[in-house]
Amino acid sequence: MRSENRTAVRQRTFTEEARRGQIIACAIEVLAELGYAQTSFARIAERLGISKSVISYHFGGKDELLEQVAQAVYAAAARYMIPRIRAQHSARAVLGTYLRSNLEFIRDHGKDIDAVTEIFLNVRRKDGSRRFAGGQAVRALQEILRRGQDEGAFADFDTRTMAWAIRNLVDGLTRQRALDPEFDFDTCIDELVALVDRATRKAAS
Amino acid sequence: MRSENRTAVRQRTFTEEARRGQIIACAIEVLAELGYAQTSFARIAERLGISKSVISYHFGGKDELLEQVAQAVYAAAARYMIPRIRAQHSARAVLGTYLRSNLEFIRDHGKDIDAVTEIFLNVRRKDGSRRFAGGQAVRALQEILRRGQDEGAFADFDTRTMAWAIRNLVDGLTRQRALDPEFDFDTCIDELVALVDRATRKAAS
Amino acid sequence: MRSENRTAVRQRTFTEEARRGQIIACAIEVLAELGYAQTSFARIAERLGISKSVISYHFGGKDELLEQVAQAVYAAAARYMIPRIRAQHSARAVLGTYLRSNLEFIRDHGKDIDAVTEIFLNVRRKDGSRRFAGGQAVRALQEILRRGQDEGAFADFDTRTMAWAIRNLVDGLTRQRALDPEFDFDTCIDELVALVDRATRKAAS
Amino acid sequence: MRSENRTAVRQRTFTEEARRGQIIACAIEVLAELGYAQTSFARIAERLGISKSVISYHFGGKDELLEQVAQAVYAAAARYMIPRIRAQHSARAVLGTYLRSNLEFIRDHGKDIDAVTEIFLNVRRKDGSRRFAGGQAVRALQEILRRGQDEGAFADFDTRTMAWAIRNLVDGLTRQRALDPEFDFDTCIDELVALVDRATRKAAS
DNA sequence: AATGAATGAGGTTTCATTCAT
DNA sequence: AATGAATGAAACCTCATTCAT
Repeated sequence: MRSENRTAVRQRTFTEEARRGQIIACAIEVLAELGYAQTSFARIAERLGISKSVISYHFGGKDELLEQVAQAVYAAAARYMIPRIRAQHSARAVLGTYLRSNLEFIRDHGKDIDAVTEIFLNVRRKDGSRRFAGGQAVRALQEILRRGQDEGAFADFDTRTMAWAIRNLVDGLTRQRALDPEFDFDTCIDELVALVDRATRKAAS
Repeated sequence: MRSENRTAVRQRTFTEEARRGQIIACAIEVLAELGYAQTSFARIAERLGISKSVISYHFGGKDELLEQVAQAVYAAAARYMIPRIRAQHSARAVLGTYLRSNLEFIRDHGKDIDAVTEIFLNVRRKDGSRRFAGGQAVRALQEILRRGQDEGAFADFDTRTMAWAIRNLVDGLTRQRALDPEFDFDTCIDELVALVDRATRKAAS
Repeated sequence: MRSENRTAVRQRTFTEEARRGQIIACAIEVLAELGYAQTSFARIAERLGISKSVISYHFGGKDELLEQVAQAVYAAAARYMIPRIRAQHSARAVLGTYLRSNLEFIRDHGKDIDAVTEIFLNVRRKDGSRRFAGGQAVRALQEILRRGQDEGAFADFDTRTMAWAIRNLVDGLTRQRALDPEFDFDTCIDELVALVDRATRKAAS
Repeated sequence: MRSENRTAVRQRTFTEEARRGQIIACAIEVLAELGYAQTSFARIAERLGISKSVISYHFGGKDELLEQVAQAVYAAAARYMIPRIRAQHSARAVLGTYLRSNLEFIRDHGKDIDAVTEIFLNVRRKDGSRRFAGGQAVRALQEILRRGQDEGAFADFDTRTMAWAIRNLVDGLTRQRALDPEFDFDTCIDELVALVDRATRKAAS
C-alpha cells in the first residue's frame, strides 16, 4: 500500500485519512506529555488500542510520522494566522497581528507546540545534524520587518537580529508557561506585543 | 568502588577523577553533536576506546552521568561569572555584568551549553515530567532586578516577567548560533546588553 | 500485542496460545534442569530455537512468565485433584484422597513440581521478601481437618500443626526423590497415606 | 596469595581468619535476607564497607565462599549437637537428643539455616546438577535408627524411610517458621520429639 | 592485606520494522 | 485496511573476575 503509484502521490481514502489523523493526534499527545525519547510506536498504539503495525502501515516509518506531525501543526498555525495577517495593511499592524496571532495560537495549542518543539529539537539525521532547522519562520518575520522599513513604518534596526530576538521571545514563552506557576498568558501577550511595538517603532520626532 | 561508604561522599582518587572528567567531557561532545536520544554509554565508550562498563563503574547509571555533566557545566559557568559579578557594586553594573559574562560563557562554551540543553529538555521522570526544571536561574536574575529596584536603579517593571524575558533572550542565542549562518556572537552580546540596559533603565527625567 | 485493551483480558489467538504453551513448557524444563538462577530468556529461547524477544513479546517480562508457569502447574494439579476429592464424602476419605492425589500428581509431574519449587523459593520482591508465600495450601488442608473433627471423624489434634506436618511430609518427597537413589514413589505414597491415617485417627475405644 | 603452597593448606594469619569470618557472616546475612539470586560480591562488600576484590582475594571465587558458608554453619551445628548426643547412651535417648538439639539449633540460628538452605537449593554445577546433595544427614540419622533396632529399642520400621520422614519434618520447620505467623517453635519441638518417639517406639506388649 | 580500575559476558527490556495473512 | 507474530539491534545494568600497585 505504501507503494506510491509511479512518482505520483497516491489518493488516500477517507478511512485512511481518518486513521492518519487519529494517529497524528495521539502522537502529539504522547510527545507533549512524555517527551521525544519516550515516544514510541508502542506507546502510541497502546493509547489508541491498536496494533503497532498499523502505524508502520500508515506512515512507513518513524521519521515520516514525526514529519507529518510537524506539518499538521504548521498547517493549523497557518490556517489560524494567515487570514488574520492578510486582513491587515499597514506594516505595523501586520507585525502586531503576526505576533499576536502567533502567541494566541501558542496559548491555545500548548500540546501541539510542545510536540513540535520535541520534534524540532530531537529529530536528527544520522550524522547528528538537526533535521528540522526552522530558519523559515525567522525569514518570514524578517521579510515583514524589511517591508515595514521600506514603507518607513519602522526604525532602522538590523532586521535579522530583530527577527531573531522576537522569535526567541516568542519561543521562550512555552518554557516559561511550563515552569512558571504564576504565568499568565494573556497578560504576557499584551506585554510582548507592546514591547515589540516599542522596540520597532520609529523614534518620535 | 561505587560502594560509597555509608552515605558519605567517598574520597576520589586522582585516577578516578581523571577518568570521570574524561568521560564527562566525552559525554558533552556526544550530546552536543548527536543529541540526547543518540547519546549512549556505548557511543561514549566507543569514542574513548574503553569498555561500556567503565562508565557504569564510575557513574553507576545514566542518570548520574547526565547529572554530573549538568553540574560540571554549571560549576564552570559559576566559576566564570561569579567573580566578575562580585567585582561590581551598582545594581546596573551587576545586571550588565551578569548578562555579559553569561553571554560570554555561552559564546566560549558552545558544546557545553548544547549538552546541558539536551539534558534539560530531555531528561524526564517516569511520569513524563522534566527532571531539571531550571527555574533557579530565573530566580537569581529576578533577585538582581529586585535589589536594583529597591536601590532606585531600575524602572518599575514586573521583575518576574522581565527576568523571564531576559532569560529567553539569552537562551535563544544558542539556537540562533546553530541556525543562523551569519550569526556574530560579539555583536549580539553588545546589542543584547544595550537592549536590556535600555529596557530596565529608569525613564530619563 | 502485549497492549492489552483496557485492563480487560485480551482474547488470545490459537497461535499465541500455542506459543505461550510452548514457552511455558520450555521454561519448566529449564527451571527443573538448571535451576532458577540459570533460567533466562536467552536459555529458553535458545532451546526453542527462537529469538529472545519472542518471549518478551508474549510475556512482557520475566515475572509474568514465571507467574504463568506457576499458575499453569497449579491449574493442572487442581484439574487432577479436585474431581477425585469431590467424589469422596466421609472426612477421612477426603483427607486420604487429597493426600493420595496430591502425591500422585507429584509423582507424575516431577519436572513441573521442581519448576514451581524453584519459583516459590527464589522469586522475591525488591525488599527481599518472597513473592509467592504458599500458605494457601496449608489453609485448605487445615479446613479439611477441621471439618473432619466437627464430624467426629478425627482425633482432637491441633489442626494447624497437623496441617503443616502433613505439608512438610508431602513437600519433602520431592527432595527425597531427587537425592535418594533407592526411592520408590509408590511404596512411599502408600506408607504416607497410612501414616497420616493413623496419625489423625480417633483412638480406638 | 591464594596460591596454596604445594598441595598443603596454607597457614592462615589471624587477620586473614578474621576477615574471612567477617565476610562469611555477612554473606549469611545477605543470603538469608535477600536470597541466593540477589547475593553478590558487590552486595556483601557494600554492607561491609570494603571493596569487592577483598572477597575475591580471600575466597578466590563465589563457589568457594558459599562452600565455606555451608561448612561454617555445619561446623557450628556439629559443635552444638555432638556433645549433647555423646552424653546419651540408650538408643532412644540418642534419637531424642539428636532431634531436640537439631531443632534447638535451627530455632537459635534461623539466619544461618536460611542461608545454607539457599545454598543447598541453588548452587549447581555447570551441567545443572546440585552441588550440595545433603544425603549425609539422612545417612547419619539412619545409622542411629539402625543401631537402635539392633538393640531392640525401636520398632521394626524401614530405617531409610523413617530417616527421610524425620528429616522432612525437621527441614520443613524452617519454611513453617517463615510463613506461619502463629508459629511457636518451642511447642513444636516438644510435639515433634513426642511424635517421633511414638512413631519409632516398640508397640507395647 | 587490600584496593582501585577495568573488563567482558550475560541479563532483561524496548524499539522500529517486516511479512504473511 | 489491519493485525499478529517475529526479529535483531541496541539500550542500561550487574556480575565475577583479573591485575597492577
